Amino acid sequence: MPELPEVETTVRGLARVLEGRTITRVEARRADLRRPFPVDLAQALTGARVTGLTRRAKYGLIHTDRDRTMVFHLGMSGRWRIDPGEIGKHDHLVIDTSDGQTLALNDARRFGSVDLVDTARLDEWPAFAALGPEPLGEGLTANHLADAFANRIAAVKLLLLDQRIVAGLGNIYVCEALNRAKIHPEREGGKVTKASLARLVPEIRAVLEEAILAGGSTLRDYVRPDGELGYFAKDWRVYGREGEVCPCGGTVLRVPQGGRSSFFCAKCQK
DNA sequence: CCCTCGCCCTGCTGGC
DNA sequence: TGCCAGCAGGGCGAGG
Repeated sequence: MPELPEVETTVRGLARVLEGRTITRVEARRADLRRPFPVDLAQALTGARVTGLTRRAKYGLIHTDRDRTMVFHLGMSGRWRIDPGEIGKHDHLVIDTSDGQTLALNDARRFGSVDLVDTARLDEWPAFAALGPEPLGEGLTANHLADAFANRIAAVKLLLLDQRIVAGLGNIYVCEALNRAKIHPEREGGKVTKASLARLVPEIRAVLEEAILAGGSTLRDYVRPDGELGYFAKDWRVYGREGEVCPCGGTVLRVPQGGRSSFFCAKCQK
């Protein structure tokens, strides 16, 4: 499913076909995804010129010369299809551009979202207001995590999924980063040593950067905007590998945490 | 504030 | 072959 590297890859792919172009047509083929589409979505975007694309946490931002920014979240199964040919039943939003291209936001499980946010107040948008630092930015440090984890009894795994602590980490890359840093996912946040946090921060960055370089991971339904599959999934060391061998020689285990699966190695993750 | 849990949604998988 | 329960899980709201 799309996590930060997949959103980053998507944003880069969309930038190639959207930047500098004018949106000539917007068709919402249903009224909502997880939330209603803005009622004036088509009106607000038709005729707008795309000035650039960026990413914040797991959100993609399409900036235009209008006063609102289109913000999308891919949820669990969202993907943009470029020049899809035939429009399918899960292509919920279709955009045509001035140079004759068509983009379709496809989202079978409809956990995604599309919003229009006042560009001058992007940071105040509710979904953005409380976000923690970007994991690939300067704000993520061992000190930041130590402060955020202090006196917390919740498992380190769950704290890393809290977007207010770090913005953009999801289940896959938290599992991978904890394995690389040799930290047990069930360890109490407040009891993770400073030395462990100092190992963790560069491993978070490394696994995300490697996944971006690989073009994004794939489970079964992630496709890059240009239709190519991401190739990082084969490089997962623990995620989805219950019963297989960890690089240290131990066995990968699966435990439920917060209603979802954590994968880890009890031999090297303490 | 902290923590847990359930809901949203559909497609795929495994068991019978 | 078909049916159905279980699973995938980010974000968000409710409740303890």
